[in-house]
Amino acid sequence: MNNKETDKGLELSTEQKIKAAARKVFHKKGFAATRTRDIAEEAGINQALLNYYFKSKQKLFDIIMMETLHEFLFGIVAGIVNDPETSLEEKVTAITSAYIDKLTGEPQIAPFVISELRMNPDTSSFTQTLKSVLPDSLLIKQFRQETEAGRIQRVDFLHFIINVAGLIVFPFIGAPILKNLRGKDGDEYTELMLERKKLIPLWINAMFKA
Amino acid sequence: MNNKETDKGLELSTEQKIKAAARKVFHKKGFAATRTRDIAEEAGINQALLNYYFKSKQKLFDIIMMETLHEFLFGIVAGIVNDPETSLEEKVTAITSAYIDKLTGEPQIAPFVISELRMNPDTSSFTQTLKSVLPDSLLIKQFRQETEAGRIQRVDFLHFIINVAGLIVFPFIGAPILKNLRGKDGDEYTELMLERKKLIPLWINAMFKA
DNA sequence: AAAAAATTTAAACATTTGATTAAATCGTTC
DNA sequence: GAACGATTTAATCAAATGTTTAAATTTTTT
Repeated sequence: MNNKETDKGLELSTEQKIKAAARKVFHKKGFAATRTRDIAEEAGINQALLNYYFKSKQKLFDIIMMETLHEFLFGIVAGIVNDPETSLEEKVTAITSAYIDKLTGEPQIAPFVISELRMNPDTSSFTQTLKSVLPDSLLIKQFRQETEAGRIQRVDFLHFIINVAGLIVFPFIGAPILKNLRGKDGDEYTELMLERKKLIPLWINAMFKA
Repeated sequence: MNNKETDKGLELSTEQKIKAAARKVFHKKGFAATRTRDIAEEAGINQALLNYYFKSKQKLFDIIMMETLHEFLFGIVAGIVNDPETSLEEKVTAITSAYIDKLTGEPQIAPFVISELRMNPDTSSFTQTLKSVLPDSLLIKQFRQETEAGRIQRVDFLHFIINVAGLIVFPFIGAPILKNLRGKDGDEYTELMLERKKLIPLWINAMFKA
């Protein structure tokens, strides 16, 4: 029987175990530094099963990459940027909160995406899709409205995106360096990240206020 | 004769050619994805010469990594953060300008540092040294003064560092994604980066103003 | 110019690593 | 419960890759 995700038990299917292990190892070490044996060991399965279920390391990676990009780039923003109930400011708050929670829970995800997208800067259908989502979003319409109304500075929208994303994501990307400037235990750093959920929207507000 | 860098001619020594090639390839692809053959080809030399001059791929990488970190983390900030002639605001302007010029000229350097430091988050003597430089700097003293004087917000200094660094570095790290949101040619993006040399100090000012 | 040292080259080596194969085991169906 | 298909395993393969070796070449020294 091919149970896949239909199994009601606690046990994951072999395919799921491999994907979970692959995700973990790929996220931690990236494609090039990951050995299929690492994944097999992490999943507690025979090496050959990786190829049996996913054909090749590359194909498995492509799946993990696709899913990761999807949840990272769309899973969060999609539900927020077109919400007709919220203001621009509230959207920033929502995005900030959602991303910081996500990145606090999975700190490797941002460095992973950055590192691997750098190796493959091809228009990987995703950044393409992103291009088709953001420019037509309610978020940018509201940004333009606020600009026209003279309530925020007249700057390129891309600066706005870069600054919001940068303030949210950068501390997780630069953590190996930044953490050392403080007490080495991660708890205090995490505390700082949570504090940023409140601060970033205020900062963005102050930055772009006309 | 061992001419090394003493040679007056235009020709680089074999050792220099290898280091230059290694820097280029390592910066572009990272340690794991780089093959010693790539470096040899880039340098136009026999593969064996790499081991002849540098013993191993790892040793060569360590040298490149050390030099890169040094010029990236210290080469720029060291001369600025303790300048008694400049105000806090002027220091931010100087750091912003210097880093954006640096990263515009060598866009791979930030992703490289991020990616490789993530693989080796060990306290690599450098982040340690950074820890001994920043906390005692004039920059932080001035930050505290401004805080005491009530001219800037009372927030953790690490937020200040993260925000300045993030606004400067993030657009280069996220370029593969962010570039696609705009006309795909790099010129327009570079233009935006140069524009940030003026904007970031203003933004930082607005963010932390009490 | 001969000898010695340093450099460079082509070839090969040893290991790692992604992938395959053929047999064994397990589960399902008739 | 026999037959069949799906899954798993151990062993192996072939290619890639970091490194070494020994000879050839060039440069320096005497």
